[in-house]
Amino acid sequence: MDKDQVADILLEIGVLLELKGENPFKTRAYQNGARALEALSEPLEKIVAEDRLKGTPGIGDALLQKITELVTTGRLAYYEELKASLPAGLMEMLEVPGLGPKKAKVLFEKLKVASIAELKTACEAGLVAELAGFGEKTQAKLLEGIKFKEQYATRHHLGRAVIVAEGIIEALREHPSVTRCSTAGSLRRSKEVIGDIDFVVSSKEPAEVIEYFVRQPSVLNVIAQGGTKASVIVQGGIQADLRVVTDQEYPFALAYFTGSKEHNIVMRQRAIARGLRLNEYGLFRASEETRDPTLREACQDEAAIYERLGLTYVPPELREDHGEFVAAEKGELPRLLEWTDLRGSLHNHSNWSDGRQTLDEIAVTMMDLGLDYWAVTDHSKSSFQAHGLSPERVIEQLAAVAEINKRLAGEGEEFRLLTGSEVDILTEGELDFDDDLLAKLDVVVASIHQGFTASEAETTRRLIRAAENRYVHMLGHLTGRLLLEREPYKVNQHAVIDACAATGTWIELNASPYRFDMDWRLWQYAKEKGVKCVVNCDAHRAEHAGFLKLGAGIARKGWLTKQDVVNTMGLPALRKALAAKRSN
DNA sequence: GCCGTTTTCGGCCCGACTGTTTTCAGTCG
Repeated sequence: MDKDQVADILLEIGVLLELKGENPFKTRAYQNGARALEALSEPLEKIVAEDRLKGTPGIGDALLQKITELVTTGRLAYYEELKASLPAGLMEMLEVPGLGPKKAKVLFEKLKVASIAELKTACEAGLVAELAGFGEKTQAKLLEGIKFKEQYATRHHLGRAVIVAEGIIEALREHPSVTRCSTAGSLRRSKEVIGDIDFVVSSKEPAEVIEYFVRQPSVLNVIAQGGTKASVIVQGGIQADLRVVTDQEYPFALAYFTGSKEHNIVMRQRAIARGLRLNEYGLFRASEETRDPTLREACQDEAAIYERLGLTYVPPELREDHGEFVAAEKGELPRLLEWTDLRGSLHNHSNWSDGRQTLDEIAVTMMDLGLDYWAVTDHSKSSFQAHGLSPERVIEQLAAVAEINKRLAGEGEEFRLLTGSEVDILTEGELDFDDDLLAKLDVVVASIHQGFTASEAETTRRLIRAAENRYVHMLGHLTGRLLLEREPYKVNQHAVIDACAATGTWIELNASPYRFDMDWRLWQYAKEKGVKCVVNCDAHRAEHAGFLKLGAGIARKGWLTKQDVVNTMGLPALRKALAAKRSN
């Protein structure tokens, strides 16, 4: 059992204990334990086998024993007993908005309600409203929550949320009573999948701003509206929360609501260690919680807060308690990639395979966007579902691209299309095209599109073998995951990264918001090993060029700098780099 | 259940909003 599986079980134990009415701090201890596991950079099995888990912060004797049992036997008696003692449907009931463990416990004990379906029936029969601590409104809210859950997902792709958020931010900026405003939360941190959208605004007229916010055209439904905050549902069923504060409070509120929760806990502790108190209203010279403005440290922006706590400014993408404090203390945070550093994308499709646009349209669009190059890497023949190209068609496409580039050169343009292929990695790790054909292409991306159910060892071997081919420049979407849709296929990503390091192969950061693959959590390891990243749109239509910005956010989350990313190079340098791999 | 250079016991980040209360509990972030 690997660390993610063990962490999931610890989290589940935490929830089960809550449903049992256990001490909430015990619950938190399980959550902390799960987080501690997720942060481990080595295989859990190895750490347990070498008895090195002891001493990990957040893991004490009890958790150590439970984790060891899980890793070595794949089971945990304590967990199984706990799980068996409660109906399975109770867990899913907690996904209904407005229903937490306490109310779920009451519903189960008083009404024998143990699933969402039963809860719906009980609400419709009016039984829930009669319970002590419940009422008509709670019952109606639960029904609405169930309906909402049936209608919409509770987690959303970043790309979709960003579009709605940008529209609202633009509107807020235009409002005369808004002094400063920003998105916050996981969206600002550029998490690959988000739960809701957070906004922070400073204003002298909070009521006015809140009224304006809930009346935005993208707002479908108002959940809550008070004097300083409001919650709404926007297009796509995404919840959006607005918080309005004074301008003096703004940097503190922005930092607080940007999170992450884990990052904030460390920030608060750093404040306490300096005899200060940090909350969403300020950093106060006080030992008790307070909102007294006369005790507030004056901080104009977030950078000032970090400075006051002995840290250099931590960009939002890095606020995950993944090592940013150690680096910020030493002033060693990297200067992160900017999306405008990206000069083009090296993995994209045209209407020759499953893309929308013609080569001409692609060239014109990408040139107009101010990019330097754009590689057309259509699918290879085995991906027949995506109209993969035969070797003959690839040769034809080479001529077509050459024709376009000739015309561009004649017009004095610097922009160039690059030829290429997203070549399928077949079942034994061999490629769908032979080396002679690959050698004719500017850019070769090797990806897996079949055999998702193969074992971890097999898939790892396939990818390593592909990386060892001198004509392969990079591996595409390493795990094949589709966020919120399809799990990644099993692969030892560390072993593949090691192989890429040994062979000088790059790894793609697929910037499609449905993929964001390789995951941001692995880039620090890749970087340590000297493996370069390529931020690729995997564009199937012109507007997918916008993925460059989203992908850059994920790259930033992976601590990557301009120097770590291949497609920040200008065309001459890129051509040299592409040639270098083949001279190995 | 975890943790400790004041502590091996008694803390653990904490505030806004809602609904059901008649002073507060639950949920959420």
